Amino acid sequence: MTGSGFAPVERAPLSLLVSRQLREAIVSGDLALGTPLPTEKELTEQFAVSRTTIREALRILQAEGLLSGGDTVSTKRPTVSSEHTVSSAARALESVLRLGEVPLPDLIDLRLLLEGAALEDAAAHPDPEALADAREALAVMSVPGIDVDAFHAADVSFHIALVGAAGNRAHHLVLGVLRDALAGHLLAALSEMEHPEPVLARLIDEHTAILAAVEDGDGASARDLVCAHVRGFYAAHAGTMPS
Amino acid sequence: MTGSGFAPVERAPLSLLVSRQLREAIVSGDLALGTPLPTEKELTEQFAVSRTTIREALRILQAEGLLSGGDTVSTKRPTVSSEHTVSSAARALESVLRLGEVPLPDLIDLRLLLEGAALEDAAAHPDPEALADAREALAVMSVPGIDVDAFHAADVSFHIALVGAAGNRAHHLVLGVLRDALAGHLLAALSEMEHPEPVLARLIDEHTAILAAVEDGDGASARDLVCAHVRGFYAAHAGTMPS
DNA sequence: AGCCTATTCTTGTCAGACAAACAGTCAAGG
DNA sequence: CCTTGACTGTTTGTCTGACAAGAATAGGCT
Repeated sequence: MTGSGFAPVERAPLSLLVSRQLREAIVSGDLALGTPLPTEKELTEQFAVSRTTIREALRILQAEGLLSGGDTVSTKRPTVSSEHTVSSAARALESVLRLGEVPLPDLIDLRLLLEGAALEDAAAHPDPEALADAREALAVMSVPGIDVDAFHAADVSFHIALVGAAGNRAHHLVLGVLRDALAGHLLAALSEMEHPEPVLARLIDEHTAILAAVEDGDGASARDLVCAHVRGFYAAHAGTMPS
Repeated sequence: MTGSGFAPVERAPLSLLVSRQLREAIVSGDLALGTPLPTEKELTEQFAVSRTTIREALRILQAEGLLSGGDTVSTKRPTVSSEHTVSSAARALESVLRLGEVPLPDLIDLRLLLEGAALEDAAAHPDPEALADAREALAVMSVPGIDVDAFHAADVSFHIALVGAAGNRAHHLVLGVLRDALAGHLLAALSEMEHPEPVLARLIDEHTAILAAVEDGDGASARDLVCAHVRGFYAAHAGTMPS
């Protein structure tokens, strides 16, 4: 195939090589979760590089969520952790979407696709606890005179509870990112209204209907309702939205 | 709620503060894509911290895929980039997967949901160019004696071509991340087979059927076929997969 | 103009240093 | 006995200065 068979010599910064070795040790389970890493001094000896290099490698792994710490100054060594990997993946996905020049309708379509599927799941395998959470959030939304910020927070809780009921972690992860990406638009639209009350009332009604459909095990209806719910809101207030 | 009302004093490493400012400047578009960052020396002056701190902040951002470079030694300054966010997100998702925070079936379900929807779109609004790309990839896969790496690359091209035809940026980006995150598993499963040829032949047949369904404008069939295609593969070879 | 060379610039890496925080010990005092 | 304070060693966070290697640039020469 190739004439020479030679390939460019690969040269990578030492910090990258160190981080690769450590990452492999972590995800392969070689370094157990919860165990603290060796001290930086020990790592300099094991890898035979300077502390500068070790520290840069640790920053890389902390950015990926594979190591605890890094968000606060502490003399404790970082520990191998899986706690932050999910949020780290979510942040990475968020960057992809924010930098990917995604039109708002595309984001909304994706959200509806995921949330519709999640609601069908939730209706098929209802989780009483999650449904209780959703009812709770609905109650918060119905408090008279609630301000739009609190309303929106409860709105988010409502959707999170229902999607959490479906139990697909991947759906949950991506939907969380989508919600964050859309939250800014939503809040801006609500905040700019002079008389948000009737809109909020309609949203509450729609939420109630969605929850009822899920509780009845009617996944198809829940899906249609949430589509109408979200699409209706964005269609009605598209003018007040940026981009 | 709390008795004292006191909260722990918040202390963050300088490298984190620097990386936060830079990240915000990047994702907000304040630093345009493609523009090179100031030199490390200039950054030390602007942030009034040492080069050590600047460098750790840069490693964090490179790990998140927001800055180019970092993977090879070079004297070029890193540039603001969105090219690497997808692969970075995929790596994060892969870590999440390997650490068991998200089960493999959940990711596969998500992929099928997205890809099925994309195929329905593609069938409804066929794009001749994308279909030609898909046919091309299919032809590559059918070359006798192809090795699994090349086969997998063509496989990826096939799915990308079909999904790209749908034209939803968000679907496209998220699916790209999912594919990259799952690619490791797939390749490992294929590489471990002693006699992959019959499996590859079956995959080619399934791809052919999917493409035919899309070309006929039969989105529902395409969706069902791709679901069976992916699910069948993972079900048959789940034993050879890690985790 | 085109080419070659010297200089400068930038990144990657290292060594050494210091401050702050934390854990542990230990003595003094209630 | 328990609390307080002082002391010590360890670890991380940060800074400074230095050097090598590659890349860019300026300048001179043909």
